[in-house]
Amino acid sequence: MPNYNREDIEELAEVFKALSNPNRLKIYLRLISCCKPGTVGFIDEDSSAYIGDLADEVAVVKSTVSHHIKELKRVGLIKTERQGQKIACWVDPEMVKDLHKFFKF
Amino acid sequence: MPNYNREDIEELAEVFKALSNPNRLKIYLRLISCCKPGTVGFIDEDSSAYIGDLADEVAVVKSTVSHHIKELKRVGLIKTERQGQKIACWVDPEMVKDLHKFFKF
DNA sequence: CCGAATGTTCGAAATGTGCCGAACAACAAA
DNA sequence: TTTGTTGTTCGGCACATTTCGAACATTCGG
Repeated sequence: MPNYNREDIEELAEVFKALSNPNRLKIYLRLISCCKPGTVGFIDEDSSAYIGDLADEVAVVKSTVSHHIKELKRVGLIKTERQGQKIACWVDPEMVKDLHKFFKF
Repeated sequence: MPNYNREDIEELAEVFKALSNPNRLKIYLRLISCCKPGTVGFIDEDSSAYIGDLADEVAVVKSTVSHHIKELKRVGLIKTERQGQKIACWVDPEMVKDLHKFFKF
């Protein structure tokens, strides 16, 4: 038996649940592809990661994207920051590091 | 944008969904903890991984465990093999390797 | 063949999820 | 302040998930 307690397991399960919806997974992949590890910015300024852009690319309405972003944020996979009218999103490298370790066989 | 097509994304999402249920995650962790990579057996013979044992440990009835095992198997996370009356389960190291790579930041 | 042990399938109930559109809120520019 | 842009919240519908218990299937031992 591994050294995970009930809370650890439930928390982990929530992270996987966040990635278990194809549209949320697309959002995650989109953010991973444009954001540098350890930074709050983007690799290049043209590569934006705002809610509206994500809605266009994932092809769901913005209210749904808003929900998805909220969920990804809740479980710790992404961070957000208001930049004027828009809200920027990026992946939290710490969580990704944890997941990487989790699947170390 | 990363080089994942729609099918890749949906398949990946299904793997995460399989791990998104706390009881299925417990089963996965239980199997990871007792099975050697690349093998079809167990680290030690006492460390069994049969449906009935899993039901006891995870504290759900065997019919539910049976469903969970079926799902984990469907998405490629585990393999099973009948051994007499019992059915042995183990984690497929290939899938774990893929997931490990997926979270390489 | 029979009985015991083990796992699967089925039906059903409760709960959760994903999505949309409409209304609302925050911000910027004029 | 007014207008346009962007994102959030709410209500609601359709559908999926989780779990259980009962009935069925498979296998081994005698």
